[in-house]
Amino acid sequence: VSIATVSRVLSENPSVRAETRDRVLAAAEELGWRPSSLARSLAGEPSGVVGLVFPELIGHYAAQVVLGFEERAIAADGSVYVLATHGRARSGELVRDLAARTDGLVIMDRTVDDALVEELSERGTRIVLFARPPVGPVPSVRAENRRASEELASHLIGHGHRRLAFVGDPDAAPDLAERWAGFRAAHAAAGLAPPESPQRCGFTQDDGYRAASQVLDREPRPTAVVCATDELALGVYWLAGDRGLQLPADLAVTGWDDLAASRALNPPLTTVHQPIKRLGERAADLLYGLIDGQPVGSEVLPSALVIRGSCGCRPADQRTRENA
Amino acid sequence: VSIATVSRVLSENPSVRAETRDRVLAAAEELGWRPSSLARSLAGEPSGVVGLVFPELIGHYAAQVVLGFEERAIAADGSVYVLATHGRARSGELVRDLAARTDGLVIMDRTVDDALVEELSERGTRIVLFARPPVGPVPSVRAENRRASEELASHLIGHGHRRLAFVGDPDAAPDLAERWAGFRAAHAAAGLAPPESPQRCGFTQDDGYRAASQVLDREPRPTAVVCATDELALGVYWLAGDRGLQLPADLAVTGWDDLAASRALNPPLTTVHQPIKRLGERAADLLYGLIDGQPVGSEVLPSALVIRGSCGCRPADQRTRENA
DNA sequence: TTGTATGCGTTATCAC
DNA sequence: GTGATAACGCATACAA
Repeated sequence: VSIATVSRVLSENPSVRAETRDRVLAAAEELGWRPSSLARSLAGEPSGVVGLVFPELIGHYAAQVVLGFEERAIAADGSVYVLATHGRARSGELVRDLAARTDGLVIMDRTVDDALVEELSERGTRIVLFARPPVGPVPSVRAENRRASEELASHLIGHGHRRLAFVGDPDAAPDLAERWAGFRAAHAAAGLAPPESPQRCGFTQDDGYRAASQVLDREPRPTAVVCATDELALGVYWLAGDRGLQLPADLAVTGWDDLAASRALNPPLTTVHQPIKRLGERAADLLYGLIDGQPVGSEVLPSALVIRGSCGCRPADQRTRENA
Repeated sequence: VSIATVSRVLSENPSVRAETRDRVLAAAEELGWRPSSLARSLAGEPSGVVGLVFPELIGHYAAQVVLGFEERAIAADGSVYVLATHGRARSGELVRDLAARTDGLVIMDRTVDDALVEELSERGTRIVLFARPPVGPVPSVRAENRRASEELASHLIGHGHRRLAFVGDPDAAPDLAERWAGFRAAHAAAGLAPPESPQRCGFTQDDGYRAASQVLDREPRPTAVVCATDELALGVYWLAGDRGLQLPADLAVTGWDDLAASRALNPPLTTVHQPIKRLGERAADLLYGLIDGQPVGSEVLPSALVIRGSCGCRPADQRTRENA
């Protein structure tokens, strides 16, 4: 056999005689030989792998983002490695490693700080930021949050509510910070004083349950609870059930994300729909664009209010399946 | 400065003078130099990264497995790359690549066929199989399925049901195949003829809705529906609501997984609890054990029936939160 | 069309 | 203690 002709065979270099190529392929088959993607990467070749950096992999949101992204990855015949940082102190190192092992990265909200984003970008890592503003020349994909949040809170104020509570931690993610900002802006626009602080909590139903419990112990008691996610709103529904509160008469509730389960609740949950899967798709489009050397810009996808019964409205669709 | 002394500095080799070490470290800091994990791996060093191969990343099950695994990974100061194959034809190549870029793999159910498992294993890849029987010397972690499924179906038969339907595709995963086998075994034990075939479908609520619709059109109509997962059972609840059927009087329903939402349903869902997160933890323990060169064996973790109202029972906990 | 030589960034085995 | 040097497995420019 030969030596570096093998490389040509694998890169489908046309300047190899068919007979030689077949001989190499046959030998490879016989010896069970496989090219080392590691060595390939070391030699500077692209690997066809991209990385997704998430805070964690729990819930509908992360799942849909990954799904949308992978749909495009499959079309691009590429592989996707998903890394969850779980807020580890060492996560910077892990992300650096992932960058070294892939052709590009999608970085979700605050998993990586601006300094590291810039450093990686300057070292040549293709990066698309997600659910977070752009950093210098590094583009981002995110949903519109602030205006939809302001509309939502204004809608509740329009129902006559004067004491609204916000459940969720604005410091947990840029998206939540913008929802909190929109919530406050609605108060300002109506000449109302917003609550001094949000009811900070995590992301699970249980967190929502506990946060609601604290919110309802405030004096004077809020008449409406704006939740940062549908998941949290589900916890509020539970607590309301335990305390014998009628929704929305005794308490209005809103969410964010428009989970499939949310319209089946009683009353159906008023929420904000964001195109989660499409956000993942667009992130993929941008990242693969960057890898192909195309210029790409940041994107902000629209969100839309979904008014149902839990805010006090009684729309026609309340008791029927919307997508039957 | 020097040349390969740098390597000693990074591997914390004691045979370096403190002064030299500091000089190297200072220079590295100044130049923003970082060791290449790629080259390290090429030289045969472990990377501290392990890979998880899933069919997809949707739903509570995958999320909990990943969570349990990563808890251990964090303790081991390691990184986890999650790859979803989505049933791609090329997924074998993707898994090979992942194996080359990591210290070990967890392979979920049918994402990788036996032949490739054996090939990778023989080439030195540390592998732990998940929700699937062992392959030769390659160990696996899974939950008990068959017996719990037989118990569940027997319980329904004990309620007087004679026409049970099974919703879910036994060919989709080994776990489901065992649940179907247990379902049939219960019929055999009771001297009943099981349905000839399961009502095959996917994994979403909508799949459950459609499957239930087909099941209820059978003649004679089944009086109980055994769902392969809680998610599918939720779809059955929806359809029952649409058709005005009372649960469990008109139709008994059971699930599998014990989702948080399942006990809040009306009636609360009878299901089977499997220790999903712990399965993930054990997979991590086994894989890190293999990497450390320890001998490890396969594990089968117990599952437990959770009898609630949807099978026809009226246990005391029916209308209260179990974990309040 | 094919073989030769060099580089990619480490680790490890020798010398010094 | 520290500096050369040979792998590790590939790509690639250049020579034949």
